[in-house]
Amino acid sequence: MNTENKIEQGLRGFHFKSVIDLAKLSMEERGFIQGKSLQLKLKKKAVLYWAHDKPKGVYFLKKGKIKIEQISYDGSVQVLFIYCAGEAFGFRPIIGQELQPVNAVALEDCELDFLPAVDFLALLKSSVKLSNLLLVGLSHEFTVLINRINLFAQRGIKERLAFALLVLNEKYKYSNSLVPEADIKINRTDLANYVGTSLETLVRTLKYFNERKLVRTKGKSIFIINFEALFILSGIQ
Amino acid sequence: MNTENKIEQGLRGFHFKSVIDLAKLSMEERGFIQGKSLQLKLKKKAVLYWAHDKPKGVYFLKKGKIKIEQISYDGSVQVLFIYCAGEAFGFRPIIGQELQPVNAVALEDCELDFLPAVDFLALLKSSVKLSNLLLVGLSHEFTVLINRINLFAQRGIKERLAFALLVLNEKYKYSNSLVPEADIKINRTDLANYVGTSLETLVRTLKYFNERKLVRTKGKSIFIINFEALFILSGIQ
DNA sequence: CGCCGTATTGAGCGCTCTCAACGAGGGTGG
DNA sequence: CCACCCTCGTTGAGAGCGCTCAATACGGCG
Repeated sequence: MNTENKIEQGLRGFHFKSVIDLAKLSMEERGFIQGKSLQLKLKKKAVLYWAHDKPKGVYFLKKGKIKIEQISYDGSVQVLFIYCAGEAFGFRPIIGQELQPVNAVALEDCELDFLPAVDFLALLKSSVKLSNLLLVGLSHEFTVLINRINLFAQRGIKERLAFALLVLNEKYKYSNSLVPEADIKINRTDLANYVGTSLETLVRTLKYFNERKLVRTKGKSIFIINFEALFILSGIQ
Repeated sequence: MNTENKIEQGLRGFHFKSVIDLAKLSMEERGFIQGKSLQLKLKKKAVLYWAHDKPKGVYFLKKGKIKIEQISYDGSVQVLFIYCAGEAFGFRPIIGQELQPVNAVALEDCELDFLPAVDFLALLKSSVKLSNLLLVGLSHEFTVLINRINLFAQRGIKERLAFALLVLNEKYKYSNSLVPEADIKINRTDLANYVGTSLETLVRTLKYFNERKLVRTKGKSIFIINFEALFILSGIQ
């Protein structure tokens, strides 16, 4: 097995693509979603929804990137996920009948389809296929989140950043080119909040990686040079 | 609203009882489970299953406590959950078609019902009610796990221990008596691994709580004295 | 009574945080 | 086009939290 596959394999338990994969639904179901959806456009930095909002519906991201973050009473911010084109989100609190636990903010200019909650629930009720898709997906996500708790509870900054970069590389891959080295274009504060550290410590750790030729930085962009070394460093095996 | 309710309310987004609540299933479904189940007994410290095992079935815990833990390549241990009587577990990797991501170990002598995977899947296929129960439950758990990631990523040991004790109090409550102050009987190493810290730091933090009359310790047992102070300290609001 | 596993205490170090200053780069208005 | 400003990124210094290693105390059991 080559390095690229080995890493993809290793990451499997540690991140997930959206649970609702449109490609796995029937033509009819896709048509229903299309018909009931509204088109939305968001400017960079625009807020799609806030924590404690009542969930309004499901969002299918067609273009751009959305960060999902949680802000504590003391102002500290944790970036939990970054969704990219092709992913759907916002449905879990609808199913669980709770309020949004997180904020959703556009990292770039975005285009999305919005399916109102009532239509989503109608679809879910009528489609055993969707229901099963969700069940399987959520079960897998459970594993991923457990692994992530472990990561945060047990690992230092270097390991967490190495891991974060590998996941972000998957997220940013192929959005512009076909090479495995994605152009990870993210500002330092968001990255720090994703890794769960301070801005300064993030910058220093990134510099450390840079000096050791694990990554290369250019402006906001980060390119991974040595995947295998990062993978080993992340210690997720 | 009194303090006890306020705390229970506040904890809602941060822990969960088992997703499969037998009380919510029909008589027929419960009968099916009864009929297909095997009775198991486990001695304290016995291992029910290991990470990387193929999941064999679903476990309904009738008596005792089970810890769910993950061990890293370097030997560090993270205790993720503690299940107590009335809870069911082990079904997620069956649904998600993956290997067990964790170990399950008896904290005390245990009695459980074991429903083989094939029977569980048959039941799931036939019961829309169970399927919905799982969907709602897993969606809620998603929120809980997100909140927990935040806790580990952003909070110090004092806050995490305060939180852990409140959750464990819920878990150990009413197992022997009717007072809200549960007898949290857990060894220091397991508690340290649950909080995500070293044994020594855990002991010191516990001593700090003790000196400030937040908790009272007696042998292995921990009793919470000042719920509200712990709740505020945990900073989960 | 002695032994073994568990709990507690002590000392010292290293990682990560905070506070503070400085630099770079992009956008705006003159 | 340039000067300025504002935001973001980088670097430095020092403090504190939490870890490791090591020694000591405790408690149940043979």
